[in-house]
Amino acid sequence: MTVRVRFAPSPTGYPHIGNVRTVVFNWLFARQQHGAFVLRIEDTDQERFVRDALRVIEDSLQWLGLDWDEGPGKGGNCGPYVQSQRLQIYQQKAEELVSMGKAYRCNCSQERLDTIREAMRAEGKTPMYDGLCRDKPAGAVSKDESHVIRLKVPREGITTFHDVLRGDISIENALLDDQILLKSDGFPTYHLAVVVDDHMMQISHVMRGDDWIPSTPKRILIYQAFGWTPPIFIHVPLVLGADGKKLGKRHGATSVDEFRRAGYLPEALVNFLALLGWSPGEGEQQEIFSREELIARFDIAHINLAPAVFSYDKLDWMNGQYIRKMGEEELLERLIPYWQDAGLIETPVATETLPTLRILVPLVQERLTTLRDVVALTDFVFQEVAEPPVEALVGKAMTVEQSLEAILAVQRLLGGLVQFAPDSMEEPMRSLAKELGLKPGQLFGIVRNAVTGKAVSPPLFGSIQAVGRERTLKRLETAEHVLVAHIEATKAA
RNA sequence: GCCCCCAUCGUCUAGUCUGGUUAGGACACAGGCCUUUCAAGCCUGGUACAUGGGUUCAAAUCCCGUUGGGGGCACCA
Repeated sequence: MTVRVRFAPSPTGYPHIGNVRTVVFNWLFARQQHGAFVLRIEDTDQERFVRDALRVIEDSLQWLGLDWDEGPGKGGNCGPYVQSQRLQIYQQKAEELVSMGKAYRCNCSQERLDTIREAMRAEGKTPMYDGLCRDKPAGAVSKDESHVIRLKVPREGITTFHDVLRGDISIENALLDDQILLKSDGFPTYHLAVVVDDHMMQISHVMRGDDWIPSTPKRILIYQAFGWTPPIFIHVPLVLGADGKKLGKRHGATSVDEFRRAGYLPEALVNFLALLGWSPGEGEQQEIFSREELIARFDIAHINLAPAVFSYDKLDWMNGQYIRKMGEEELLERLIPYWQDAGLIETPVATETLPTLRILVPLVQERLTTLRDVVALTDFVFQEVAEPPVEALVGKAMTVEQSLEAILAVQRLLGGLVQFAPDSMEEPMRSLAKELGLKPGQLFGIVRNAVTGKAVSPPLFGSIQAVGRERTLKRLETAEHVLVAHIEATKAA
């Protein structure tokens, strides 16, 4: 069998990480089976349509490297792949069901529906349509008046479908509503459109969140009404937020685009998502998998059934792992947009800025959790730093006078260096510390505060080199003034 | 309320199908080493089979109940 799977988002919002995890599963499966991964846009809800959602969906998939074989921008033999361009198909199919007696027209008003639902809820029953129009003679509701088309769900019996992971799942038909297939605006509902499209697009496997399980029997009935064979169903567990609820808009940064902006690498995100609800099993202890390894090893049988809580801790760790094993040139390329977005460097990058960036990359590589972390880590190189408070310039167990002496000595040392590079700084600085009767850490600490404006920074000598001789000396001078001012103020008091 | 699904460390999970393990790994956490800060890296440690009944020589594993969690019940997808 040719494997054909699809991702069928609705352009009512941006793709969030829970859905994307399921997309990853589909994509891996398609690639492994040399099948097709189809992107289909389910824009049948006119009211909730979000203008740029389609673009963001495409961008997000592209950024993640989850390429589609058929769909918007790609074409294919089963198009169009946007449901709003397939309205005649759905209308025709709905009419077919009406003429076969499997569906009927209903002109009940919204108010009536609300009323009966409320009444049923009050009785403690599942709210559903009472079937008023179902029992009317054919033609009682005119084709020309405003109406919907509903499926005539059998009143008795049980509908069963097979799920690859859970086996057979059954529900009593009496519990199923006479679902609407075609809305009064001529658009299909999800249930009709998805069945028609999955069938016409020859989708072989439907892999999606298990929140769809309860509505699957409805769709089975539609397949049966048409006399079609349903696809193979694989319901995968949902991704939950830290609060244990289905991941959604209320969980903060959950859209793919936000992960990109936050500085996560697409390859790390894909790796992480693949392992959220799936594992290679068989005692495998590897955690970092290349895209090729994931494609080769993914298997449906090892998908876990319990929902998974999305936690940033492991993603952060994994992102760091990817950053650390990256080549320096590549990391540089990837970091540049973050420096630019923060306004620390020019766009495009000036030629004279590059050497500074090249100094910084190896210094930050093992200190980054996300790419964006580079901003806070290196901002002192690109912008002026605030005048440090005197406490920051006086090391532990040191006097202010000692600090001043040290700062002055460092000024002389760095000012006189022939090569302004870490290798030329380290030994003299260590000797200097010894001469001053200080531990290296004491000396380096106050110099760090003076030059970077931070108590915590990338390695000191590389940082000094990146700041440059002139600005380093200027910052040391500022530190000198702070110390002198403090000494004089103390004397005066 | 009704229906459906699920249940191993705090989190992601291996092990469950085909009963016999000191219940393994990763993240996080704690301690240590390294060290110019912070990281990274290395070492060590604690923490889990929801619960009650079966079946069996033997149950995380098979069966039933309970509890807990999640999801679904639209002219939304």
